[in-house]
Amino acid sequence: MGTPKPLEAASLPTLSMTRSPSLAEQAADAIVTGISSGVLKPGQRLVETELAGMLHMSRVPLREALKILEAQGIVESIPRRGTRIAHFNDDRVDQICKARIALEQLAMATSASRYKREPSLLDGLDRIIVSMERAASRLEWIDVSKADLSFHREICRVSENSIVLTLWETLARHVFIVFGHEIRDERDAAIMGPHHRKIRDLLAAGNAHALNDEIERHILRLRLKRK
Amino acid sequence: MGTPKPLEAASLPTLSMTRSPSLAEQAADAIVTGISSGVLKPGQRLVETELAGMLHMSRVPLREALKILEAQGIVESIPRRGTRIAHFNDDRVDQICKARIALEQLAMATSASRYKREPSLLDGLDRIIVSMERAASRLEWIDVSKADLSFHREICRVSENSIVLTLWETLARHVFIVFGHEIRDERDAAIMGPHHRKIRDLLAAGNAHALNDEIERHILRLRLKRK
DNA sequence: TGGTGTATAATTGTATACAAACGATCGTAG
DNA sequence: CTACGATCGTTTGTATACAATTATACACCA
Repeated sequence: MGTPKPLEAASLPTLSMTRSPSLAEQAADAIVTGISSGVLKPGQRLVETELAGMLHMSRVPLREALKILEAQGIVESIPRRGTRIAHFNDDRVDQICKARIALEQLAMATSASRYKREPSLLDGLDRIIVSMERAASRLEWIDVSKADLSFHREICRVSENSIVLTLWETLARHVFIVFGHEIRDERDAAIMGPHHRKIRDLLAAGNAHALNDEIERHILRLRLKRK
Repeated sequence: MGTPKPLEAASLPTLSMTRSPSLAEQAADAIVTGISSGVLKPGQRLVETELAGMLHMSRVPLREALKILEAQGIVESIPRRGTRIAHFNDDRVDQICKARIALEQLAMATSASRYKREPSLLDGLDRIIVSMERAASRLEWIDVSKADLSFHREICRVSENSIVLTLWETLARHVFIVFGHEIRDERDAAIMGPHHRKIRDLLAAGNAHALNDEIERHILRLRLKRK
């Protein structure tokens, strides 16, 4: 141990082995996607047996998924009285935006200095923007949303603050659901790329003040256009 | 329905029926307490069978607890390769503090206006401060920590931002663990009450700027005195 | 001697089965 | 007719059991 280590390390960017996520994680994602797409409705009661059947799994991994979502505030459960999907009214969207601003401003503040030191890290953002534009041009809004969240997740990752990343994962699920309830058209598709590119450029420049302003605008834009 | 409603409503402050938390929640709390007290060590591998035995329950609720803690970043798990307790080095404590400042400043900003409108809400904080001082006078640090976290949770609750409250619950577990690794003595006990009373007074006055400063100092104080 | 392949043990992932608690419905007494 | 109480069905909480994957140790071959 120690001799054959540098044989080919760092030959590829990351070479990440995405170990297939557990059934519980898959179920949690499926439920969130279901809420986002409107198949599952806010306030709806979730019966474990039914859901397990829908997702072709037994109750055990499904319950694990519900526990995850409960910890993240997506569903609310009262012991021995069942689980319901949380409500997503205008107030809550407001709250989500506020929390997002606070969290992302922190992530930006930390990551900006790192992006300035290591400009190669910007490649990660560029790749995501490209895939976002591709999805937007096809009006595939679910993929656009996922790319959007990936963009901000990448910034949290670069900030090297694991707590911020953890909190973001929770918040991202809420944002994804809000995205799903938005109405979007070709004009929205056209601005997705430029908007994120502007944030990318500000990160590259390291202009802290402008970043804070831009992020706030970027996030609050959502609050205006809801069903 | 409707006639016998006001028979004795509002006779007690809340009269909250704390439905016994599920075994999963109990297990999650127990694990966090174990990390905080040093029984479980950062980086340690958690074998499901062993832990379930220690906590006198089967693997199913224990696994639910691990999923919760994984979503909160307390433990890290690789599918089919087990679960480990996250590391809590100085860097991470730094990250926790930064996230705490961002989150609590948001909570304070929202709750301050409400405390000014409804001063009776301050009673909740006062009660917690009293119990905190009582625990501090006996040097029962675990109870002090719990009261401390309750104090800040109460502020998040009053801010009426459920997302902030959800994120706080996650962060609070990290903070609780950090508290556990602190060394505290009689001098610390003496300042617990006054420190929190100052925050309470600033909330009552609604001085936003002073609040932000005070919160930052209050939180960063921890970073100085660690093992 | 270093590396590769295989067998075994340990651990996690999932499913099934049972027990307990809750809500609702119906019946009965005042 | 109303209020209380019991019974039943549904749903959740938990335990046990089995399947699948992985790590480790050891033998074998270049």
